[in-house]
Amino acid sequence: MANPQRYTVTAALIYANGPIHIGHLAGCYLPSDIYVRFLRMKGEDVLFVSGTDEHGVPITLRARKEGLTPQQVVDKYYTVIDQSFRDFGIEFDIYSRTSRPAHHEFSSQFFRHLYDKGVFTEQETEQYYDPEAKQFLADRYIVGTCPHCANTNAYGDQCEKCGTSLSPDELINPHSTLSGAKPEKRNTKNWFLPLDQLQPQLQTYIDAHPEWKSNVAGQCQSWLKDGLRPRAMTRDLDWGVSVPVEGAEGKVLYVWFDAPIGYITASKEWFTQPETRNTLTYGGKPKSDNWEVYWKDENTKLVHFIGKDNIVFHCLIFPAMLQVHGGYILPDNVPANEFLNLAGDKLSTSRNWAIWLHEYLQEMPGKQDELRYVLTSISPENKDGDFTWDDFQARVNNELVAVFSNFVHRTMVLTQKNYGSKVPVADQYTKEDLVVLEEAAKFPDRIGAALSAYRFREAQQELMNLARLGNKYLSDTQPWKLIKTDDVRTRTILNVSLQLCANLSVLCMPFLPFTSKKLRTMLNLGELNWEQAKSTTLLAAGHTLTEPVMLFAKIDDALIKQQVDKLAVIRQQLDAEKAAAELAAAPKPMNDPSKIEAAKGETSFDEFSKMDIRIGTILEAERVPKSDKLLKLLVDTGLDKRTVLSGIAKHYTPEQVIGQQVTILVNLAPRKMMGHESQGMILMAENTAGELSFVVPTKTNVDNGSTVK
RNA sequence: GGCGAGGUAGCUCAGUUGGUUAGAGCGUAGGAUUCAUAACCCUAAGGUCACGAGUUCAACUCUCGUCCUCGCUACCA
Repeated sequence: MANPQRYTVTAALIYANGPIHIGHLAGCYLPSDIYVRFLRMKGEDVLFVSGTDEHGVPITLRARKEGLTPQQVVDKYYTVIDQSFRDFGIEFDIYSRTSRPAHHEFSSQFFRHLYDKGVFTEQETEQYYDPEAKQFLADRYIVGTCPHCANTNAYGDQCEKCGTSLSPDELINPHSTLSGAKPEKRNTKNWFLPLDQLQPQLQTYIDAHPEWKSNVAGQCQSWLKDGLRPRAMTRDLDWGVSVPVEGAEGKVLYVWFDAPIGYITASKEWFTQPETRNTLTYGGKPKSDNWEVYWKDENTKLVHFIGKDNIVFHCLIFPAMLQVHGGYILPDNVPANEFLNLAGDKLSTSRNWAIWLHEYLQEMPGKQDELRYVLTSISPENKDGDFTWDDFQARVNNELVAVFSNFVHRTMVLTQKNYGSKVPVADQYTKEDLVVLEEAAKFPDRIGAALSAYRFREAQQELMNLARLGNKYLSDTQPWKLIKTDDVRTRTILNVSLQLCANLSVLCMPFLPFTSKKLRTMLNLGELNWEQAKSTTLLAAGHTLTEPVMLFAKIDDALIKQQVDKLAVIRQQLDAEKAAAELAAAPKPMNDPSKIEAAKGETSFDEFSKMDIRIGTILEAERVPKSDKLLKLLVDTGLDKRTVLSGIAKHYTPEQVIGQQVTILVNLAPRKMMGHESQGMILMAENTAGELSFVVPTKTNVDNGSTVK
């Protein structure tokens, strides 16, 4: 959007089932905060909202685990997360939460509006049900033994030990976490958003935004190309927003339906009870007095900051909801970041592989801007990034301390020593001075252009370049020498240097808000706006400066070693757990007579005779790449040698089956799997524990091609 | 398997519509300097632009194929 009248900026609603770590900060909250601070300093009308997403299954699971109610869980983490944001200077206008009554009311209304318009389709599906607890079970509520690694605590959607994604059907000995009962399938009705029907208008919307980041646009096009499918917007669960429809008792809104509406609710909330979170920022509160202009006026630019895992919800599903509701503007941009790794491995809340913000602050008190700086400089804008403590130390010491802090300090100290901390007069600019001042005046636009284009890393680099310009200027002009021979000239040089410090104090505000404040205090400067940073005379001659302090301190090796060691301990634990899991995969589950499959209905001899079953021998076998269940076999059937794919890779290695005699159905219609054609089917016996075994003749003279009748 | 995003200097990353010697910061080496926490300033070394073909007078850039990383999504008769 070319010239928006105002901005609505959202930062992803964070899920309230744990504290917040550096990945969250780097991926979403830091870039959005920088963006918003910049806009506010430009004098733009901005509303910046975020909050916690407090519904959904994982919250209820966490509550059970900790012996709390879901509400107690989200209360706990809301407070922790909120404090972390305040501590790191993430300045939302409002930081709300989806468990508030106002949100329940509004998201409920939103749903009802769509319902009344006849948007939803009703569908009955089979879902797992706990007959003892008398409620439907989300996949996560079903645990059992993982068929892959024998972990007895695998969830119905995923085994956390080996990482395989599962469906409840695959679990061995599945049972409900609520009662321990065996889940059964029951029919239930839910309301679906017909994304398939909405696809054309979504396609138009996405196509209208070629300027989106390639990872975002690509992901959207990928979904569209696949063809969107109707998606259930309600769930059988008791934690969430009740579905406001008759016959929907015991159902709540799908968490991804109500969460994005949370942005709107939060916005509304600001206008009914404005909250003053702005303890540091200058410039800034939303200017309009009605929440609706931030969501319904087409001159409002709506921007969602999120991580890449949320792309589909913010670029397709939420826009679809807004479109069908009518009256709302759509996101103008969704600058989703990739992920940040920690020392080469994916951050993980559940595995404790993370740097938690509250812990960081305890161990590195007062070093918020250091972390902000480092995370922005490795911001995963285009590809996954990596955080290491060595890199953290290097960037702080060699850039923040050596370049930024040092330039300010040497300028301040020279002024203090020689001119009693009063800004000296600039008598007459030389060509050299003018070149520097002219160059410096370009920075606000240069940095601003990068920020407007969501290139935060580049913007911050430019900020450092201004400090570099200052350092070079000092080295070139050498005022510490000149003071002995040319006082007038020296005064001018220090005046110019101090002006650069003043400009820095303004331009560093979005990135380093705490430092900006310190620097302004040192310079005895009030709150200035972005355009003023183009000035070369922010500090008047004679203006009194305060005592110089170092803006940043070097981080010594001992402090870094502590952190590195701490991670090493966690990594050791994780490795040990992984090894134990692999070991646990060895023991075989026992057969369970109570789980023998029920008898099938009667068939006829004719029906059976259609099956051409033969004895064959496996000649070659290999794993099918990227499939964990399939082996690709070459089988001699006596009639021919053919390729057969068989889902036995979890039970046999390729080496084990070469030369193995098998029973094979040879007249089965060929079928393509994972890109290979399978011409037949190997018959296997399966016990109640899900173990497979070949079915073979007991005599040795039954050769390939022998029939089975 | 399908789809999407990546793979550029030891590290973190730029590289616009194909056009001379592929850039920045950090790290490394050398020099200069001493106001500043040995910081700053100057200079240099360092890259078969993942790999292989092709189009072109010319390819990091376009096309096709292969390999690797990450993500989404499936199959598992």
